[in-house]
Amino acid sequence: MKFTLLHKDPASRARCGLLETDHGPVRTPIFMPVGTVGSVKGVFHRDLKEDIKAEIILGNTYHLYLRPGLGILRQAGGLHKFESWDRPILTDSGGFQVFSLSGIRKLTPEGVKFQSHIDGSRHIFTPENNVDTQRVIGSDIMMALDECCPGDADYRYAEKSLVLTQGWLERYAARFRETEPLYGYEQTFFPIIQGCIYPELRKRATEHALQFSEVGIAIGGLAVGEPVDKMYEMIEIVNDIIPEDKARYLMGVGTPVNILEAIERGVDMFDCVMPTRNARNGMLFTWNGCMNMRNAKWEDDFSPIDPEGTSFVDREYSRAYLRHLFVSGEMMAAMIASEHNLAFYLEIVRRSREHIEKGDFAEWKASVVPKLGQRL
RNA sequence: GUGCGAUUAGUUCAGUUGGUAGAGCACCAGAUUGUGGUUCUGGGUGUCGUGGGUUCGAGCCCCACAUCGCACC
Repeated sequence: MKFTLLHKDPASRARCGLLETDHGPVRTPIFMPVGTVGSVKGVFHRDLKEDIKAEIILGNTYHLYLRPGLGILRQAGGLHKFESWDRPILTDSGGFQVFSLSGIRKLTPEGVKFQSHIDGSRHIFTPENNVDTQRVIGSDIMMALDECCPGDADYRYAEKSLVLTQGWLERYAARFRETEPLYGYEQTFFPIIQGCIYPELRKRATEHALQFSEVGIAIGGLAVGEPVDKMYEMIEIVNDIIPEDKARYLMGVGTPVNILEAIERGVDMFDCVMPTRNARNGMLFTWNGCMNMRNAKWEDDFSPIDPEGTSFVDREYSRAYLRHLFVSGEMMAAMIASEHNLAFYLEIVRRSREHIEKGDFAEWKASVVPKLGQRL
């Protein structure tokens, strides 16, 4: 697997690159739709590829390990075959889910013990078995097991957490080197930088993680409760240290504005549940701001969902109809909104690439950001 | 026709010895950042069926009427 830097914006740190995998190319900056359990909720792969133009999607180790489980995934020949997706897949380690979903969990140097949110069964994730699990899933990009430190953690906790994450990373990397892909195509793994909102910890975490980075590296533990300015500050600090030839993945971010701000600061890859989760709750993102489609004001607005939208749903359905579907609890509402939001997110990164190549990214970004934050 | 019961928010229903009304759902808004199609937060939107009466004061007590339900002729 290879990452190549192609263009740099003259007026900012924004950049364009190409990530080449055995399942095809990924042009950066890129947004990766989240398909936690082997499905980008409510969206057909055909639309994901042809309408939304997704180049890579996510899967989640925690969820897939619990269900369908490793036996089925192995029998299926890996996640790509199981879900019929022939483009690249990145899997999160599941560390985040252990903390956000599992009620009962215990952190030890060995790993993290937790109970399934599905049936209460007891499990342990260690760096070693997490590598093995992601080998079975067969993702193109595997994420290291880490502890996602809360955004409001004090320095003492954040440092302790970082030390744990670093120890896990060393073991994860060792296991990765000792093992081989199971399905005949290359896998790589991204280490994750933690350190909460403390510059010294972030710097230390970056230097350490870089020792284990082959093609890319991730910035974790952001957009988890800290002020947004701190998030941007941390991105700047770590991107100052990361060499230009490494792909930089900002985990779990974010709003359209967050993404543009991060691209401007040199981030290449993003994932976030926001376009799909908020879609299911009636929220649409557009270049002119966001709309809550459940609002009564759309009741008799028969204009297209988004006149500037790139998806077929934007022209095919009216706002009044989409509101009706939401109010009626129809599943088409979630499907149409998810289709729109993902197409919009992919359009954001597509236009970003275009403007970075042209060399006017910073100027363009400054012109679109004020409108993106509006409410319609 | 007679008897009994019911009538309170959009809806299903609470409402104490009489002190001008509440809950669930719905509805109206807001939140959601490495996804449990979730979850959370805020908002009461009312001629208490109608008209009289008793009372300082009636959703509550009394009378008549209306409507609905049940039972009996």
